Amino acid sequence: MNTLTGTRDPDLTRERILEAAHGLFVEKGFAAVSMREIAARSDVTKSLIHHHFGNKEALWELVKERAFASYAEGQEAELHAAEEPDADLLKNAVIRYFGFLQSNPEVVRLFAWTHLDEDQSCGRLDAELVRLGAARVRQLQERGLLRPDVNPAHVVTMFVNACTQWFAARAHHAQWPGVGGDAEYLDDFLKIFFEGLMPRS
Amino acid sequence: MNTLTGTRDPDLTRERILEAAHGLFVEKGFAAVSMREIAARSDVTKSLIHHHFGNKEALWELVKERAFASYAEGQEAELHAAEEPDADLLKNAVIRYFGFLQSNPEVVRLFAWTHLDEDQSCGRLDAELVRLGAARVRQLQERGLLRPDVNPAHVVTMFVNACTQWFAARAHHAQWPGVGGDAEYLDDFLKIFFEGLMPRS
DNA sequence: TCGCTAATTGACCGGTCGGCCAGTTAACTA
DNA sequence: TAGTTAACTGGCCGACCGGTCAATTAGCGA
Repeated sequence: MNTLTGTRDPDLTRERILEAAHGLFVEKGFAAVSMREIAARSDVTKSLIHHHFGNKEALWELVKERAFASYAEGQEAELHAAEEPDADLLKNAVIRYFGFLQSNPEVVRLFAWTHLDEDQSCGRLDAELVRLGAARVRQLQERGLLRPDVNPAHVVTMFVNACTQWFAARAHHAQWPGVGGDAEYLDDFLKIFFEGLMPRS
Repeated sequence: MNTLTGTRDPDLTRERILEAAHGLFVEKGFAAVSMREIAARSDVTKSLIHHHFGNKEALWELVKERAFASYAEGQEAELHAAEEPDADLLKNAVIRYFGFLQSNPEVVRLFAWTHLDEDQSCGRLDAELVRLGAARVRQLQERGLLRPDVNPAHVVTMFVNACTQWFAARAHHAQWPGVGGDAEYLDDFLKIFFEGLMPRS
């Protein structure tokens, strides 16, 4: 199984198991995945998974933890990459986030599974992210570039929700008459969202 | 079990089973629920469930079908109840939909499970609903009460998404700094959404 | 090179799964 | 009231579940 070459690499083995588990959990959810499936996909004995990770729940928690940590890390990097905040920057952040979910559908699914579990572990990691995003929105408000009478955290939550649910319920919306593709939806959202955020005299 | 009184009522029995199955599936998802659990909760033999519904998948499909039909029916009734469309009416529709999900959290969960299944059955039922909603938005656009340069179907999709994801990811947002309760979020959403939908000269 | 540690294996455990089937029993109909 | 139908039951099946354990084996430091 694992030692066809006769050589051992426990780190690589752990990585292979985590990768297989990640794929299966994202696809089918915790309950519908068996340890035997994970073992088969990672070409490892079921006992070896228990040896490395303890039990199924611990493996699931670790898979989530890693995925969300990598997500938060990547998003924080993108947030810091953009230097000076102006109104365009927020728009670009929305576009970037939308594109990120578009090319990382497993993130959307993992969040959905986690929410159905009523698991709150995901919220701790990106709380800092939201804090940073909200702070930028507040800066824009103070400069008079965005309307000041809305909660900055809600502004962030709103576009995150709009993007996430668009991809989570994609198959659902696809059957609705008149609903366009990703680009058209994003375009209309940006129009309404940013017009609605403009300061009024 | 079912016949403590010595009397039989197959319709009531079917209803009891469906109700128990609905509750368990909504709570834990298809894979994590066993036929034995459903049998126990509905105070019926496992064999009887198979007798009435065939197998687990068929029961799950029926549960979803009924729930979505009842959802679509209720929403359509509410949509028709409001007579003449004006700008306030759309706002009231959003408020009503938000309130509906707030007091019917099982609808949110059922949609989420269905989306993760990549099941498209839910979309067929409410397509008509969206068509009606979009038609009303188009009316408002033609009367100059809403900006004309956005897809009406996207307007509907957008507020449905905003409401749905708010409740789906409630436990998640709750850990974000500065995010308020239901009322505050809805308030800020309405501000931005309807200001963004206003026609400009 | 010897011995220790940890990676890895396959067999096995008790328990639960969905589904089936041969019965019993209540209601309906002729 | 006799006979048919369908609701309902309990027991059973093979398959699979997560987890354990003793044995084997590879790597590594003394």
